[in-house]
Amino acid sequence: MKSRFPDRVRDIVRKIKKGKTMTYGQVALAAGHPGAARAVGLVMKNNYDPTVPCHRVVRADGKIGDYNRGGEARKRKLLEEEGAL
DNA sequence: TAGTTGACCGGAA
DNA sequence: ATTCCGGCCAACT
Repeated sequence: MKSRFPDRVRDIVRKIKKGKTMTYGQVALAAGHPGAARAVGLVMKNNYDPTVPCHRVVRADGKIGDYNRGGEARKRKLLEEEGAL
């Protein structure tokens, strides 16, 4: 099984339940690459797949983090709607 | 191959 | 609490 980093990250993020949030570091760890939080962010940025709720991935500081569409405002709103906030 | 960049993280000032 | 700095990893040029 030779899943590449971006593919695994997307799969993990897709598994995040509604109302749940994971930090980039947690996702990187789950992907088998501890410390690759930045790489996860790059993947999210390049990944526009709607099946991947990238808005459920937040920063470790508890901040919202960035987003490809609408920025933090959009991301925060989505989390509120799902009940993660 | 090497250098730069980026939706980050953690610790220090 | 906020701001600054270095470190980590993968992708792009």
